[in-house]
Amino acid sequence: MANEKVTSNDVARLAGVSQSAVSRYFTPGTSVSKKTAEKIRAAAEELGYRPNVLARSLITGRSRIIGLVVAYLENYFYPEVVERLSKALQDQGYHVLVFISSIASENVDQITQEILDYQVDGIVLASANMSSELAARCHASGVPIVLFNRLQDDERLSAVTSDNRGGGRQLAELLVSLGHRRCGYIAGFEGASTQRDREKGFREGLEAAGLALFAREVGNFRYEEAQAAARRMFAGSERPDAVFVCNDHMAFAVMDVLRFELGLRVPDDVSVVGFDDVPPARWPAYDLTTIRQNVDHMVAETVATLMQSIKEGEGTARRITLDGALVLRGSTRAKAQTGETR
Amino acid sequence: MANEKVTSNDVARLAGVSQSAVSRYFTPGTSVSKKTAEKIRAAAEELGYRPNVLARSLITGRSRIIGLVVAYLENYFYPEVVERLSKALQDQGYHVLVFISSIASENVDQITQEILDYQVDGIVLASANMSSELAARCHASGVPIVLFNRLQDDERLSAVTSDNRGGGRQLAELLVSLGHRRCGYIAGFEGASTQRDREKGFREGLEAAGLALFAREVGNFRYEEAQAAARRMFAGSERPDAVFVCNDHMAFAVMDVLRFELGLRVPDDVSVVGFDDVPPARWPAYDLTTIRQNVDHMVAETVATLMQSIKEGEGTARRITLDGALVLRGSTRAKAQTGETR
DNA sequence: ACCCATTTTGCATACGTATGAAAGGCATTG
DNA sequence: CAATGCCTTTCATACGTATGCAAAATGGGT
Repeated sequence: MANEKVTSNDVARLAGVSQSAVSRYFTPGTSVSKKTAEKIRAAAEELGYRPNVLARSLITGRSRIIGLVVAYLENYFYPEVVERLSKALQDQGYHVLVFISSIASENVDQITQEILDYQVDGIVLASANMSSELAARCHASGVPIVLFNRLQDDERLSAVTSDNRGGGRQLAELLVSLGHRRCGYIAGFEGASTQRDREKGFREGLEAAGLALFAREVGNFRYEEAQAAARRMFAGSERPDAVFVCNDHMAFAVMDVLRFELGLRVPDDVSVVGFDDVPPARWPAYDLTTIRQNVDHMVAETVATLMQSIKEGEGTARRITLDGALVLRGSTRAKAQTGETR
Repeated sequence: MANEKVTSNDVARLAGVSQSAVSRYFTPGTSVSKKTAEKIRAAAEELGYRPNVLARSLITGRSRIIGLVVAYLENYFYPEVVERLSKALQDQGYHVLVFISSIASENVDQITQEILDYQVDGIVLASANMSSELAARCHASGVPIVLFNRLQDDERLSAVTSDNRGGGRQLAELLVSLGHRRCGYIAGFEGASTQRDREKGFREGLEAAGLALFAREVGNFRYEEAQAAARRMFAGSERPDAVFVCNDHMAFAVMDVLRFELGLRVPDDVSVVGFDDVPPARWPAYDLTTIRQNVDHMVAETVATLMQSIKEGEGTARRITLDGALVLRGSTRAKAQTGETR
């Protein structure tokens, strides 16, 4: 009922050694003699002693906590990130303190302040962007920051992303090669770099084939808004024959509208492509052609960046861009036919 | 670049007051005069001072950290839990330290040890179960534990669950009322209380109508294993005409197999029902009849239990069971027809 | 102007640990 | 046997904050 906090002093007393000896026993990289080590081990075991990480942090200046800011887990790309990142950091002896930022995301600065209050050793921003003022403060405090799946102008911030622009271009080339000429685009949240880069690449790919966007709507990365966007895009008589939706999550919404509200067949009437390759993309109900973001690889680079910055102090920012692989599935028509579709 | 840690002493010096005054200014419930408050505010602002939560914890014995253990975020019920729980706790000034336990889950004890090292004020177990030995240790340390969406024999553990048994029974009654007589069941991980309770309720519901399970397979809460289970269940010539899948996540897998591998129509050939009401359940591609677990309600009760235990010390364990609502959708046939289907 | 009640302030200490410096132990070497 | 060196151990202190206690200051009432 009451708390029976066991401290290193209790262990020391029972083992008949000093508190420092106990501390040394539990600190990797230090040495104690076989004899006292055994005494300490036994005493610690008997009392159920484990070092207090918080008190340790106070001395070492390292909390072994990484702050993770993420906006919405509704897009199933992020749960995967949370899981993999958390596991990868656990393997390094770190743990993840989660902060959910409202999508409004104007409170990201406030949230990041709260994170800093915990003396985290690093921060991963997997959602909205932070003010460069705050970035400066983190830099001043020596807390490394890694942007995950987004970029920001501030040159001092490290970032890990996929090649969104290249991915967008690949998708454009694919649709063009399949004979599509009326390609629509459903955008994510306009403030996001992923959105901008994917759209830019897609437009470039179309232009290379002498085409321009046939239609464009905004879905803000939300399922419901993407549904509405799809309804608007297909309201007129001149419909697109292919749609690139800025991420898989919204692509599911678009496919659902096309099939179940408008009675269109995918891919026979309209091809749909997405971005991310979240698990449902390979479920037969959607079977979505998309660009795979290699989460494991992204996580590994993120952890490596963090560990390096923590150990050696943050040198110059690392900006890592990983290639995404085109995954061909059933939401795009098969190659063969290549003529006009009108 | 180097870290310029600002402490309460720095602020005190600049403001021309004592360190205690600064501490008091930042501690709710204490009082300082208008005049010094203003001096401190100004000095703190100038230096960018914020109290060190970790140092504070050392004194107060409260870290304002809640440990959350979760096994797999692949089932989209849990991302929702993480998001809502984290938000709700943020509102209370607490934050969530995430621990991912392998599904093997024999390392839950080890993980919980790591959690305790962080001096957490409470623990939420949203996945596997812990040994009662460890539960005893937590109890001894005065760290409250809440089981989320699962039960365990140990009477000292608080738990928040839905009425899984009642939900299972409701689904049985629904299927029976729709005229189904050959009801199959696809189980989750056998060690989970949710699995056991849902199956028990389902069987009871069938028995009340003089029926027994027509078929049973195990999917272990995994998409792929659920697919395999569905294939086995529908391999013979005597097929079920309805299936209760222990959670939505697996139900999607089952529907995909039925429709896209076996060419069966849902609900015309087979009715499918699930449990949880995760977001994809209401997407038109699945449109799944299910039992809704009210995550917000569950989270609220979890937070309330934690806060009470933290404040007043854990009294007797609270075991809260919330009703789940039946959500009728298109994966079950419409009422009308009530006769034999054979 | 004085006194008492109340609020505000500072001093000192404690929380649980890590770590540099000093002291002790032991064996090896000349 | 004394001297030297290395490995262990202890001592003392620091990390950044909260808080009981005593001292000081404030304010109100007569």
